[in-house]
Amino acid sequence: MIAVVGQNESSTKVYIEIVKQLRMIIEKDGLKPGDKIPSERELSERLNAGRSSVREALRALELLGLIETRRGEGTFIRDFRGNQLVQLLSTFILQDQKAVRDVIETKYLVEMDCLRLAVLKRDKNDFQRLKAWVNEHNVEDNDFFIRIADLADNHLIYRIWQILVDYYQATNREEFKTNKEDYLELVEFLEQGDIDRVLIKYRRLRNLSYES
Amino acid sequence: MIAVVGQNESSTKVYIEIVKQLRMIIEKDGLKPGDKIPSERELSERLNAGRSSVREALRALELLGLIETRRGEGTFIRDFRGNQLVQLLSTFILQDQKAVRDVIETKYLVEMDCLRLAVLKRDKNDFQRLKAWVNEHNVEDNDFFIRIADLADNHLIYRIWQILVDYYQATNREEFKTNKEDYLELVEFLEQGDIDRVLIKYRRLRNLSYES
DNA sequence: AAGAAAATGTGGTCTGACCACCTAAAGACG
DNA sequence: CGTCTTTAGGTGGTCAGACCACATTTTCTT
Repeated sequence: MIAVVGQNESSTKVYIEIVKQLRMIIEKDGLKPGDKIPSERELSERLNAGRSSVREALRALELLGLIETRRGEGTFIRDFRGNQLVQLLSTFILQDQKAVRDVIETKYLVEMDCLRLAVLKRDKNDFQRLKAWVNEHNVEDNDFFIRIADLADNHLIYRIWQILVDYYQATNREEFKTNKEDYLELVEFLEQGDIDRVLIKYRRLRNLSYES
Repeated sequence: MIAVVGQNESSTKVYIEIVKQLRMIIEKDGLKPGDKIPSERELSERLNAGRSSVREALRALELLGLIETRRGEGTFIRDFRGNQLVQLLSTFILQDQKAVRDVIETKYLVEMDCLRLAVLKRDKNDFQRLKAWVNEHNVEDNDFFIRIADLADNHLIYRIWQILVDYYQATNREEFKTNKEDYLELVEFLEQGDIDRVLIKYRRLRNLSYES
């Protein structure tokens, strides 16, 4: 019983390997969001793999929102957003009440973190611009916090927040009414750098007593 | 030019449909983590789809860590952990220094959030147990904060933290030495419910000046 | 009864074949 | 010449069938 010298690459699944290779191709060719990546058939040849294996890799990346496929056109790189992912994960995860509570709680925590970061990293000018924006627009809660998350200058936590928002909306909660004055006041405190007042105001905005 | 009545199911990709069907099968059969799901060939028949389409769905779920496949045995449900996901995403995301800084910053923020939640939700007894554990073991930083995240009683933020730890370790940073006394002191403040001192102590533990 | 061998079931992978769709080149027509 | 139509080629979407590698179960031998 002679040990067979496996030609398979040390048990690493092909589609995982393809994902890595693909990442290298993207880097080497300097491809950016919106650009087209090689076709499935071409990748299949270049990487010495079956087209089905290439597809498994692409489907996985698609589910993660890293690429986008358009039938008849090709496959394109995409800026990471957890679209399909969240939608599918939510049906797997948001099953009990506890999970829903966790989503809400976490969303609030992250939003408060963003407020803290904004105060730390930004100056009066940034907040005055925000104030002007609030005055000029019909403020939606998400739009407002998108700007807060942006001011936090941390792409990762911004992504996390986006995902939480998606989860949050997947729970189909009733919207609560928003007053422009509340947001203005919040920005006012941000401008003053008074993080304590900011958070107090935030809790009031969310109708939180003391929790979280 | 007569409109063709497509037999394709309203443009929804088959593999996405399979994921949903699979979710229903799991629910209907009451399958739990560790249980085996039907084989690829059986799913292919039951769902009237090609095996390759079934595989695309399974690979996507595998990448998300929702299932685990064992060659020669079958496919099994798994408790959600972002294993492969993180590993792959990290190679896509952790490309520049800014991204790395964001990971670290976010990890710290989440850890502080967990500390806040722990103070809010827990009582002296819980922290005394934690104190005993610290005394009895050679405390690793991650193990300590696993317990903190657990005390925060929020599964979602716990998952987020896990992912952040994975990212963090993917950056290959040098470990910093941990003193048992520091953790004890931290728990002491937790027990007293003094969140301000807790956070100050935490920052010192992480060698943070004021940031975050 | 114990061990060895065969049969069975499962995931892993490749190949080839269609289909539906999009785009661009080639042709037809005014 | 310019515009419209037609055509051809490329691309993703899907399926069917065929192997392989591996693990378990069954059957057969000793």
